[in-house]
Amino acid sequence: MTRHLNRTYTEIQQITLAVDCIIFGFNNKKLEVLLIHRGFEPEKDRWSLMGGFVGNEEDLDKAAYRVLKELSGLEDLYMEQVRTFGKSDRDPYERVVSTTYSALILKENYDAGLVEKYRARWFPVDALPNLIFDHEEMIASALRRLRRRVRTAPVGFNLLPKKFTLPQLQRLYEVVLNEEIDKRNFRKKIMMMDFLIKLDEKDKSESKKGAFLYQFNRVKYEHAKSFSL
Amino acid sequence: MTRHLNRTYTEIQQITLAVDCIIFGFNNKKLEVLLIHRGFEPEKDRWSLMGGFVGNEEDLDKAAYRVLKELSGLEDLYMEQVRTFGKSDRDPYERVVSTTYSALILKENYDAGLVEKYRARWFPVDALPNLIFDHEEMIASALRRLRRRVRTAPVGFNLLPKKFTLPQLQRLYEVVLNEEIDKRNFRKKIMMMDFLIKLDEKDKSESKKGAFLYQFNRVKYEHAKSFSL
DNA sequence: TCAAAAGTGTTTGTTCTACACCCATGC
DNA sequence: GCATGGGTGTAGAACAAACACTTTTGA
Repeated sequence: MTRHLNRTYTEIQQITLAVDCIIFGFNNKKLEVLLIHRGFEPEKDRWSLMGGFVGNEEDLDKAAYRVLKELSGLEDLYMEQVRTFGKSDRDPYERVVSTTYSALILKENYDAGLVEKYRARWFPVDALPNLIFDHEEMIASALRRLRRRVRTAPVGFNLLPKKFTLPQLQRLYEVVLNEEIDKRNFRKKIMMMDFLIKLDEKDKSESKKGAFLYQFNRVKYEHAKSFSL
Repeated sequence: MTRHLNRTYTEIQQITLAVDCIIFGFNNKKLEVLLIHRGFEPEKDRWSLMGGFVGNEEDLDKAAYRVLKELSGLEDLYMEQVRTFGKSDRDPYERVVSTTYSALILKENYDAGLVEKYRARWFPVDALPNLIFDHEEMIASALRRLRRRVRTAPVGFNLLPKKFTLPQLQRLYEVVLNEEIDKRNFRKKIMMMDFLIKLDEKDKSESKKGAFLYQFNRVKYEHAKSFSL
């Protein structure tokens, strides 16, 4: 137990390690978070993030993906670690340290039926229900990180459909950052970075005129020097 | 054990939770990291970060401070969590998940004797010895974070002596960022942010002419809008 | 008197912001 | 023909980068 560290613990460590997943969803209008309704004690009937324990032989990252899938059916997405919450009294029932993982997804890409089946529901980030433990703090922390990330990495491009329009992309940024963006300035920056490919097709679902579709080009992105929005 | 989560574990969780501390030291010339020499098996005679297990009733943050003090004598400094390393095979001897914490300190503020007593030694960040487990990755990750932090928060000001000179401050930034900075531009930015107080004293230890001493003013900093270097 | 570090401003280029009108189409 | 969202350029302000000489003083 204490073999490789310079100190002998007389007590046996009794800390449970968990993961919690903060899934942000974009729906063209607002930013939402996926929560599950607790159908079990304790804290029955309250809302919480999707969380669970880490398996003995399981990588921490893997645990996050497994737990997310078990509780919401979601898979094939990319989560990043946010931070670890370790106050000894954060869970009043037992000692649990929890590492949080977060992702941003397009709601329409994922089957709403699955979400229902799993007692999960989307809540706008600015109208969360009362959550158990320190889950509100976890969400706040993940949201700060997401807002930093979208400005410095092409987070948004990965998550949109393969083909997307610039107005769509802009709405994504406006929703995540919760601020309006001037469309000329936005397009200028995007075009300057030069890793979108303009297609010859238009998407007419949002307007009569139709908006040109674009594709993200990863190779061009890798070669580009910097990303900043 | 599994009371509050939506799943029953048949296995009992056997994961040990640890903390590792990455202490960066600034010595006017280069950036160094504090490591300890392992006088015990396994991995005897190799170098590692200062790490230890988390106590059952101990906040994760508190554990980091305790472990650091026990292994290096260092205290009264401010550490921030970096990230948690959780691959199941990161430690070949047992399953340990480790959360890293990091700080930047002025070497001269801390008693070198203590460091000797604790078998600790400073290594330049660009000339590390071979380290156990994933400790090199931990250091790399903490260093990336530090470089981001010094540009967006007054990390450096807190750590210098109460009174310091602008050339000292600039050297700190040059060493941390590992790049040269134009002194006129640097001073302009610092002065623009307007939260240093110029004193009437000079420090003559570095030059014949002497450099004016300054103090960081936290109140002015809080009131200021932004920090960017 | 000279070597060594401290201190000081200006110019130029780049990036950010604000802002208003025409276009294409389906109804 | 008009309402709806898509598309485009420019001027001014703020910020970043490059650059060279004078000052002080201990040895």
